[in-house]
Amino acid sequence: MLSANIEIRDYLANLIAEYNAGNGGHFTAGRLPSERELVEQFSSTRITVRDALTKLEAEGLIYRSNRRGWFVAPSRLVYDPSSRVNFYLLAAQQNKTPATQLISQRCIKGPAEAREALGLVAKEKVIELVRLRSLNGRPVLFETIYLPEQRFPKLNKARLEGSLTVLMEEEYAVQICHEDNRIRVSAVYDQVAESLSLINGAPCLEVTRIRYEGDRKAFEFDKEYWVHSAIELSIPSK
Amino acid sequence: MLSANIEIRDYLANLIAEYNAGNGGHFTAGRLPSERELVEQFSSTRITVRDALTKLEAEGLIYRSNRRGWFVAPSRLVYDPSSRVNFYLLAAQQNKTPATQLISQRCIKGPAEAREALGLVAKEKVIELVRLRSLNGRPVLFETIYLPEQRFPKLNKARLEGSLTVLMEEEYAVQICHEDNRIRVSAVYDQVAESLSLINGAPCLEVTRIRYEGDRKAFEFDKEYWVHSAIELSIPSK
DNA sequence: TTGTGCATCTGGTCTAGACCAAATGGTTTT
DNA sequence: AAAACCATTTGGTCTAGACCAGATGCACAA
Repeated sequence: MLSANIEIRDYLANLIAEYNAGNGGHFTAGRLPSERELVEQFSSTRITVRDALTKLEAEGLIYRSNRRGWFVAPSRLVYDPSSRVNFYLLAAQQNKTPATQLISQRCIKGPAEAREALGLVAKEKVIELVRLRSLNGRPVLFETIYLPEQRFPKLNKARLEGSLTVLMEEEYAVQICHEDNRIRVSAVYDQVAESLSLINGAPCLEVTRIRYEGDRKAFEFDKEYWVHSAIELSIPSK
Repeated sequence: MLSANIEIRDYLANLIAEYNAGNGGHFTAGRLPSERELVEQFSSTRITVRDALTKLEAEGLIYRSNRRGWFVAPSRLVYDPSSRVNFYLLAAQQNKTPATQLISQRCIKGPAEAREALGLVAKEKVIELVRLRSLNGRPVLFETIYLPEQRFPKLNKARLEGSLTVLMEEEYAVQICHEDNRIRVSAVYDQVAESLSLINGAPCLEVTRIRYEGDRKAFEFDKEYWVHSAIELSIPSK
């Protein structure tokens, strides 16, 4: 005996599979019926319908855009965090249109986690860059980047929406020697959630990265929050 | 203005942080108050309380054991999927007690995904091993392993609960040449959910792995479902 | 043509319950 | 001592609504 929410999930999962396969013109522009329409269709309640939708969201088959509706998730971006292919190139290789928006830029003391990773002492400050990256107009990545101020004086503001890796190589002669990525499933809140059109507490993939220069000195600390349905990690063996 | 469920989340998140820091004896054996107790404490409803608990679960701060209650999540196992350290060693290094249970062993045709990865043709079969792995008595990993029958005749049943990597090396002279890991956030259902004491649709980390031998021939296809709060991936650069 | 205001639609949050099924632990029986 | 039974507790699922707030599109005014 299936519970009602699983029945609704399975029904929608089938429609989504057909839609993704190109068969069946369910959904206009990938938009699912509204919750209230589904309630009528299944003679159920919004609690139950939302249970089903939340499960599909957890699986990454659909995503929500805050107060706008539920949408079929496009194919995932396959991403190897240990490769240093930049975001634009990666997206282009997979036939997606990338965009980057610089949300804020500050010179601050910074959080303990970043200071520690970068080995800062006393009054040394960090440059904090907050960026939002999109694929085909859908925000998928909220990232905060911390750079030691002393290592990167006079950052070229005009280039902060492009590839930082390229900027660093060209203007600061950075040679990446090593990097460490930590990946966990987590949840987003407040500014991160709003920027990604997610609700408070929505699941996400959190990537914490430390990059080291030729002499093994940390020069970059990143915190990335990925919309989980937008990404799949590919990790080849060493 | 905070919504009620966020208020409850924040309250519990604080208690959990103190509990994890060793200060404050809230929670007996890591068990949170029952949902109905929280309803009384906050003059709220179970819907709202469960919203808060679900958010904490998404963050990996707590986990649920089906129909038993909510528990503070122990520290995560840090796991590098591209390293070949086996589960027992890994757990021991991090002061956790591992255990493995063989759930089933069959010789079958197998799913298309596995057959394709292993390059099987016609009537070639696979050996399917289903295992459940625990840390300190808590199930954290449900894995299904597919091996080409022809490559691994007469599997030593007695050793199927130990390290397969070691078994393969010692009894079949396997030399891993390369491996590919795919990682995504997904959800568990049915047997997987039950085995992990999770509910249908609970989020998880799904790892799909293909291992190749010296001559670049695939000899193993794995599907792993990790309780997401139990794990953190560590991925060093190449 | 451009901007403004408003009605409408959408999901977000919440109330106040109900009944079910699995897990648990204590009690009784064998 | 072991097994069977049972009452209790827990979360799992669901009903039938309510009101709120942001997003959207349309009509109207500047």
